[in-house]
Amino acid sequence: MAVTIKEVALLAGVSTATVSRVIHNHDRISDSTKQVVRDAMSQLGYIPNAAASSLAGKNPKTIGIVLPNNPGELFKNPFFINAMRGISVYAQSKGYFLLYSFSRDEQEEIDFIQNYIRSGWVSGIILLASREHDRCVEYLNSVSFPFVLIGRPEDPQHTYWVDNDNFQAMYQVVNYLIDKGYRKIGFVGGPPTFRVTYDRMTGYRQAMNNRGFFPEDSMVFQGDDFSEESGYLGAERLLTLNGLDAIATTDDQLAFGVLEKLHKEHREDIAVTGFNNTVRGTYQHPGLTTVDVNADQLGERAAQLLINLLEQQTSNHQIITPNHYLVETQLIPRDTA
Amino acid sequence: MAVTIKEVALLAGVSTATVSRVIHNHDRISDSTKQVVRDAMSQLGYIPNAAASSLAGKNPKTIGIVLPNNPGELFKNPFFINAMRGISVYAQSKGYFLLYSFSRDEQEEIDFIQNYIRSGWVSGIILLASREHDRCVEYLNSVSFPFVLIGRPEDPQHTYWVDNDNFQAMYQVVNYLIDKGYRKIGFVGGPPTFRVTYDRMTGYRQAMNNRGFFPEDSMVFQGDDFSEESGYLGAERLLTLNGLDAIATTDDQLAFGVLEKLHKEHREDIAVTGFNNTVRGTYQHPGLTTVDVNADQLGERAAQLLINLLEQQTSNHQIITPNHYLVETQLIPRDTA
DNA sequence: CTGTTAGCGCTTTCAC
DNA sequence: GTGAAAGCGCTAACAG
Repeated sequence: MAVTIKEVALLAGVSTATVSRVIHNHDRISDSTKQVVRDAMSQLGYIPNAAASSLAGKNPKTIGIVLPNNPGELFKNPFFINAMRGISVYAQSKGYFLLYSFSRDEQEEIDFIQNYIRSGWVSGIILLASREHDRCVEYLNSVSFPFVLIGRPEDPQHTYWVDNDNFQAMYQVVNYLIDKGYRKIGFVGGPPTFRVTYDRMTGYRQAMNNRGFFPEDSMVFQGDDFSEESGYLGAERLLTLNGLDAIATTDDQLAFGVLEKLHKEHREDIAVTGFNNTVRGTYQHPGLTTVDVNADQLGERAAQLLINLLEQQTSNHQIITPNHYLVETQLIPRDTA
Repeated sequence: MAVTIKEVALLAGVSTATVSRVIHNHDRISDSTKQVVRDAMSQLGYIPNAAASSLAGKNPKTIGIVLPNNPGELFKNPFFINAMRGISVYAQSKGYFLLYSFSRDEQEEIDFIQNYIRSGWVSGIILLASREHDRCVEYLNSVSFPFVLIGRPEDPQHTYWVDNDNFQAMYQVVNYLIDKGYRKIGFVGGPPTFRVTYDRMTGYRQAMNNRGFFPEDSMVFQGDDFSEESGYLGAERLLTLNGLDAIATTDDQLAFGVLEKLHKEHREDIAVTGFNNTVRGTYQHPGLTTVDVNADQLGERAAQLLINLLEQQTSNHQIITPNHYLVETQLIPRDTA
């Protein structure tokens, strides 16, 4: 079958232990044997058996990725595939394998995580999408297994995570709207249990305040989910207000719902902004002004953070890595604002 | 750490060998011990260590997925994420793990496949996207490693594969157009090196012939790729023909290119159809008449085929499984036809 | 700096 | 039907 460490050792005229040491760049190895072993490895096309090295207590060099399974969302929002691609870019460059699974609900997410860990297959985990009181985070912490969250955690000090600067992103959107001459800007967000909703709402409020506007609570709507229906409801609510001239939403789907209601009421004069730069927003008319969250950057950074963390554990060089990255967003101006 | 087979054996009062036999439904095990062992397993929440079982020569219960990395395509076409989801649905239900990687080109695809196999990580491989003379297929055959192709192979007899019935799908499209009263229907396809192009073209020709139309070669255009640019070029070419009233394409991207050219020439009267039911086609105006290829069904079937194959290898029951599945497509009528 | 050896958790002959 | 024991390929003390 496949070529083993033994054959490499034989060809190089050393012991298997030495070969293993060369593979892992052990300190005390003479340059000459290093060279001999490397030659032997490439000559035989040796690839270490992941199962064996994992069994023997090594980093299996595999990352588990847990995805939510909202079929509609998955289909409409390129976020997930882009994040996965981003993860793969970094992980592959470091020789890591990637495991994924779609889960239907939180319980299944936890089941998968348990399987990942107990099976001994993965060295670390990347979680996509975070809610408050995330039981996955809780579980991973309780077994102190290395993981990185894409999204902002409850406890940002003691968790590894990457996210957009959602406060800043929405802050920019609102300033953009104000610069364009809009004044009475409403807010339509997703469920308040999501951290991202909170951050973007805070960005909204701060930006408004800084420019001298002080929106009452009636100008802020938070839906039960991120759906078009919620957006529609939000617009319905906000339209009861006088003089409204713009609506900033936290998600393209919400924005589409808002636009639908505005269309129905012939209030296309009201500006609308979304978030996530979904495909529909690109191609519908009018094009939706939105924010690109740079999903592949998020993925790449998440992988980087996790792999740094893992390699740090094994090596003794205590390089202090940051525990999070904030990824830039990009405002995409189109027709709706 | 995690609970091992030893602890289960201890609790059940049997040897580890017996536990192993129970796990794998070995024949000669008394029902009573089977029960005792099962109880012990669930009581301890035992999950077998995949690395160890794989090392000891068992099916690692892991499937490797090789994806092409055409960022634009990935972003615009929900095919890949849906196929991945489909694969996950079946694989997860059978307790299989899923490994994925994005590759930049054919060489990298082969590298990943080699890594997958040599590392001992995967029991089988699913390949997305197939071209003629696919070196991956060639390689996998040469080492006789189990794999399933999503797409039609060169040698359909001796390969495991799933695909749409592309002949039938395009046959339907053309009949639909003819039923709608269109007569002079042109064809714009992708590169002839792709099997899918060939099948759809054949479906087109057959349908035309059966209804008494015999398109000359000038009515058939095959681009260098599946891009909008190629579609644009194709339309340019076909528009030189007299009396053209419809263009059937093999891909939504091509169709968008065609539409662009038609728009420019004010020939919106010409009907256009696409393939793949991309998001843009849904939301643009006019909505694109297209064909949904049921990507998640394709993924699910591919996983089913591969897992059947793998389990068959280990068990002695020679269940004869089919070597391919044909997945239904669905015509989605919209404004452009 | 390098070799020897034990053992990771599981499967699998080979006995009984 | 079930247990004992060897070994999958690799790593990590422990020697030297």
